[in-house]
Amino acid sequence: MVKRRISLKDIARELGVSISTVSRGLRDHPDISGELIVRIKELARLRRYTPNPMAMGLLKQRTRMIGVIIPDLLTHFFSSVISGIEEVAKEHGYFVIISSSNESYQKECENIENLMKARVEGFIVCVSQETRDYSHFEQIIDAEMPLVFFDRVCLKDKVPTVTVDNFTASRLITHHFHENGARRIAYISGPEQLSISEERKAGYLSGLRECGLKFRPEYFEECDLSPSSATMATQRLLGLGSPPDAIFGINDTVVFAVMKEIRKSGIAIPDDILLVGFTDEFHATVVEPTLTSVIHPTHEMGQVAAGLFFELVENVGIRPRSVQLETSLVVRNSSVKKSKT
Amino acid sequence: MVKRRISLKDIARELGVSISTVSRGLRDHPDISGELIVRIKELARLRRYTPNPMAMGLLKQRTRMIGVIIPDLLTHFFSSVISGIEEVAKEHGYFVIISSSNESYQKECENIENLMKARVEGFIVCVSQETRDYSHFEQIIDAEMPLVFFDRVCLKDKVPTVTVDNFTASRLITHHFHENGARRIAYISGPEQLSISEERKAGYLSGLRECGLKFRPEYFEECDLSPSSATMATQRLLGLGSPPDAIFGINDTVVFAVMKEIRKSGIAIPDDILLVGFTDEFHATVVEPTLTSVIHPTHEMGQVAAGLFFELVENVGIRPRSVQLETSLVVRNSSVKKSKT
DNA sequence: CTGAAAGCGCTAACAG
DNA sequence: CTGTTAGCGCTTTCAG
Repeated sequence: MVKRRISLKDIARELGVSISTVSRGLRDHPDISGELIVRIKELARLRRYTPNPMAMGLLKQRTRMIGVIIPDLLTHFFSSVISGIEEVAKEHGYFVIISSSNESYQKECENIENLMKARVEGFIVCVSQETRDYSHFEQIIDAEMPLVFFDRVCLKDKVPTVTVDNFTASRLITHHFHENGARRIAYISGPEQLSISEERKAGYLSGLRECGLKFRPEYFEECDLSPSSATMATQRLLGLGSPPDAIFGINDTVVFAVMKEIRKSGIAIPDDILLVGFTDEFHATVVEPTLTSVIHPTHEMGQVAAGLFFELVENVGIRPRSVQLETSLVVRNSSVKKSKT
Repeated sequence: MVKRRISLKDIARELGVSISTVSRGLRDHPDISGELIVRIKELARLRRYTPNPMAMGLLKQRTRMIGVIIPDLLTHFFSSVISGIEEVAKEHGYFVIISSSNESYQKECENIENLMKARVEGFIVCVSQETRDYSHFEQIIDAEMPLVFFDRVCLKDKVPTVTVDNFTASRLITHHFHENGARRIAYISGPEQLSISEERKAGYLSGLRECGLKFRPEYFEECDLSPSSATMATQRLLGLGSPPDAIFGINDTVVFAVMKEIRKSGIAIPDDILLVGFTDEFHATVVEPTLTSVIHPTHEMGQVAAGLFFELVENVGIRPRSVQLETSLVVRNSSVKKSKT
């Protein structure tokens, strides 16, 4: 089907020299005469010679491929992280193979297996929300392949990670709510096994304490990050005898569902209830009212993740280094009462 | 860095047989005794042997990699198409390498070059909006590599394509507007060189004619698919002496910007102006009012694209086959006056 | 029934 | 300065 591409042999034959001469010539080996080098390079360019990565891979046992596993492809957050990863990968001459776990533990395992079969050199992963067992990741470590986690992490003592300061971010949200008059602040979290769930909850608790509010368990909800479960969580909150006057959710997708449900109940945002999201999806500025949200440095997160990956590739046995990035709260209309502005 | 993985040689040595025996045993070659086959397979499983794709690639000149080039990673539309491609690719044991052109002609060329160097077997592409010259695609064809276009296409006589029926879709939108009382129907298109721009414009014109409306050039705008240029187009439309009472845009991203701009002008959707999008991004249901839009069978589009790709892989010299999929208009609140409902 | 050898494209050590 | 050879992992003749 595919035309055989030009190889060293072809060039060597045409020039009447040996394959190794061509190989050396192309890489400016000092043993080759300047004049010959020029002739070799000229013909190589003319024939559009490019080295066969399969052959190189076999020889050097390097594929220059990174396996990236993310929970979904549809979220702006992940796409943006990927663009950061790809940028750095390309600088190093690496390719990125993206697989989505669809938030499924089983698919995550399958993806790892498949990518290992394809001989990726290592992995950059954001853990699926279902994942509670980490043996598939330990397998990667046992095979001495580079592994980096971003955003949602685990096995922190063995694996380099890039995260954001979730604790501070949700502390600040709580304060922001309090400053804007809210006293019954609710948080809709994700599955408890996710690192981001836990960290954001801790920040929420700390924020409440600092504001002199006490934690009320009925204002703490968990969902599985799907719009439908976020909707149900919202219904429970709105159905309380004393419903919350402020809600923030673990991400914008969740909060969009919350918003829809609130609107359905005829409650006004921000007048009756304040709303804040997380990760600042593109459409945060399109909805009405525009959504206050925590901006993640997503592109940078990808760059840093890839950076850590290459530290691992280059330095065998480096000890895991973790990077924490800062977020910032963009205040829009959903969290500030119009009367106040 | 990476542990060398188990090879046929390792198994052969351990079993005290030759490499070729193991190779054959693993593939149930009739020449190998049943008993030996069992022993070989058992050890292979035990040692977690998987064939080295580099070696296979070298030998068979097949990499089982497909290069996919899309205009951006951030749009739900493309992510969803990719999921369809990946599904079919996986069934065939292929991997997908995704590259984004960022709507740039130059990046599109670079991506093709890079992926060719990486020896992908072929390409599935959605053309960037900037692309007017097609020689980089012809290069793929000249190399006898499989190439399939989806959504935005070109070189239709040489390359299999998957598209939607853009003509009918925008005809129906025009009719829908007309039925809902609009008489001054505007269309914000994309760059003229894009196949989808042209087809949707043709449907718009045909729809107008069928509704007994005449085409007014001032109601036809072009933008470069960015929110900012969509905003400018909207400003021009709203600034007309007799502004349109209905607008549809080439995609939802454009229409979100239109919506924002209309809202800023204090004009009411749908009461003063009707609005319809294209491609039904996830957030169409989140905005207020919810956006009427044309649903694309995105996942299916990916599956079909990959299907065509494998037809090309399997049948040398097959003549290009094109598939056109149907869309459907989901009517939501942005295009039906409340008084009417 | 099984093994040896060649070759896919390339580099590197070893000879000239 | 240049060529020969071996080997990365695998399949496939060709010999036994």
